[in-house]
Amino acid sequence: MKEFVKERVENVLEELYGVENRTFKVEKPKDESHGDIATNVAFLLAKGLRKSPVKIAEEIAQRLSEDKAFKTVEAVKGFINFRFSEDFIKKEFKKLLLEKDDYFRENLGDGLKVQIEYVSANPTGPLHLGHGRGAVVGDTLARLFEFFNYDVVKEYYINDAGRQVYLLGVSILYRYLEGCKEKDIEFFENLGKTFQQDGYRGEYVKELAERLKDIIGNKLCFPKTANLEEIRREILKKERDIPLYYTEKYKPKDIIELVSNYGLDLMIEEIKKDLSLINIEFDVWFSERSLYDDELVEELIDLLKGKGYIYEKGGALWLKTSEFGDDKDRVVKRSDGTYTYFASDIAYHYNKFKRGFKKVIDVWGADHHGYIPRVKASLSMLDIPSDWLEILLIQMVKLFRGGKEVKMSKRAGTFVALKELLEEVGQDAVRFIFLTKRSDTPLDFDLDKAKEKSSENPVYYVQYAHARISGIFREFKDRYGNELKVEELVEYVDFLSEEVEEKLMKKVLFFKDELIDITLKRDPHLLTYYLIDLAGAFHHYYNHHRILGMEEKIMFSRLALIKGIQETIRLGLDLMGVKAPQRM
RNA sequence: GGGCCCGUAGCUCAGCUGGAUAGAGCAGGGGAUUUCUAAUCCCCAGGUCGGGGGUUCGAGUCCCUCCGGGCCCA
Repeated sequence: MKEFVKERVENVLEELYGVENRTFKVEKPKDESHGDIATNVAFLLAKGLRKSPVKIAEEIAQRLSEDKAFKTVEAVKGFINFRFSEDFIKKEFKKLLLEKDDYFRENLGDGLKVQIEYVSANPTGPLHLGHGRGAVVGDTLARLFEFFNYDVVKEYYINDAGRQVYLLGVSILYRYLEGCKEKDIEFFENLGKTFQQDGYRGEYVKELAERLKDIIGNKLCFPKTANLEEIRREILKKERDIPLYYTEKYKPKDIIELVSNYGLDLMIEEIKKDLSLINIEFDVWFSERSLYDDELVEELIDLLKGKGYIYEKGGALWLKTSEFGDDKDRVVKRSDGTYTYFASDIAYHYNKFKRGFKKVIDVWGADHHGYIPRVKASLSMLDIPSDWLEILLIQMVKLFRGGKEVKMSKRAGTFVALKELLEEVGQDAVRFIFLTKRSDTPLDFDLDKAKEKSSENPVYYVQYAHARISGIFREFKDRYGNELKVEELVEYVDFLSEEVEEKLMKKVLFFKDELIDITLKRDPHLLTYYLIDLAGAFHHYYNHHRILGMEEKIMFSRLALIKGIQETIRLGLDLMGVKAPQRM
């Protein structure tokens, strides 16, 4: 709708003043009395044309009021207010009924290759609330991009290299040894020191250890004398429920590595399961370790060296990120010869670039925001344009029960897992509520409210609108014995005569503008606001208008109207990954 | 100490590439069902947009500063 008006205005500018200008704004005024669409174009032209905005607005309005698409075009204090004609709205609404989702589609992306990387939680523990929020935001964005014809790849980066994974192995092995009646005490105690300091203490580690024990029995109670290869083969043979990527691929050099690899396999499977509970599936699981295996990290460091951005200090290799806006230079290779996370991160992003993505969106926890300047700096060094990588920050989720905060702490192992939340609240409510607030501000998640099945809970409010409409069509079939096709209804749109009905049609038609806005601004939370608004408008209408049993023209016209509303709600919910139920 | 985010109605939040009289939900009170789902609807209220200054024809929106809260880094 906006684009439609904008084009008309541009034509007039050309005609009247011979100027080209696309910088003016076309928007929905807050106040309905200012019409369906308004533009500030006159203000922007005033200077160049040496005329008052009021005068310009009048001239443009005058010219455009001949257009049949508009009922009125008014110049008010320099603004130009447009009101669509009834005919135009009905024509568009019919189009929408016939084209369905395609009506809202627009070729924004033109097949542009886009990667969205999200969640990417360390595979050392189950997903918690914050990950869930990032997952929903990233996934919804991906759906929006797909809708607008971007070629989207959803990717999860697995931090499967480095100390955290080592610590996972330590923790599992420690718990495993705890359960050995006879064991290598010295080994156990040494391991205990690391465990006490940095180990993972969640219950889930004990479960992983038990699973290991189920498979190999007590064969690891004396780790030093254990036959690693034999045990590995036994795991491969007996573990049948999950794919064993790491255990299979990597021959361990010590016991901890073996347990780490098996732990990784278990954890990643866990994470996939958690994600499937919230209706999320990734296209690519990208392994950090593969960057080392394929020597991409080394290659990258050499490349940067060649460009003169790397120097040695204190035995370590530093990257001159401060030359590109970072506070200071960063270590990429430590003096002990190991690479930092930063090094593999650069290699990873460089790899994304080489894979041909024209745009990359990273969804990160807000606690990583300090990391942005160095990553951006490194990309500049590689001559990658600065708008190639967009980073969206997701703020924390705080959980409230009975008005009190449920505290989370990963260290102590008392965090709230996403899985528990999903079990308690349900997938739809969780997804919806995660999108009720702008993602870069903290979210308070009220468990009691989320579970309530009433108007308190916007999820059900919106879903109920959809289900109600389904109910009306069900009832129609019961009474009149036949299923209705949209095609039969379309022509009846002409019989809609009330102002509310016109308003409803407009609200639905504007969803396209809304979707485009949401996508370009990467603001998926606005979807919920739109849907709540539309659902509210429908519920209001429903309570004041009878549909079935009315005179035929009226009945069918109203059925056409609510069909359009239903399709729109369904599409909106689809894009959020929330179900649109037929009945509730 | 440096950086980032936030501060809008009693509560939870929209609105932020400047635009016309600042919005919604909840909480409180009152009402609506012989009817296609009451998980619904209708009526009643509330604001120094954290304070101050600046830019502008116009500031909740941009800039500066202060206050308060959160996070990251040192």
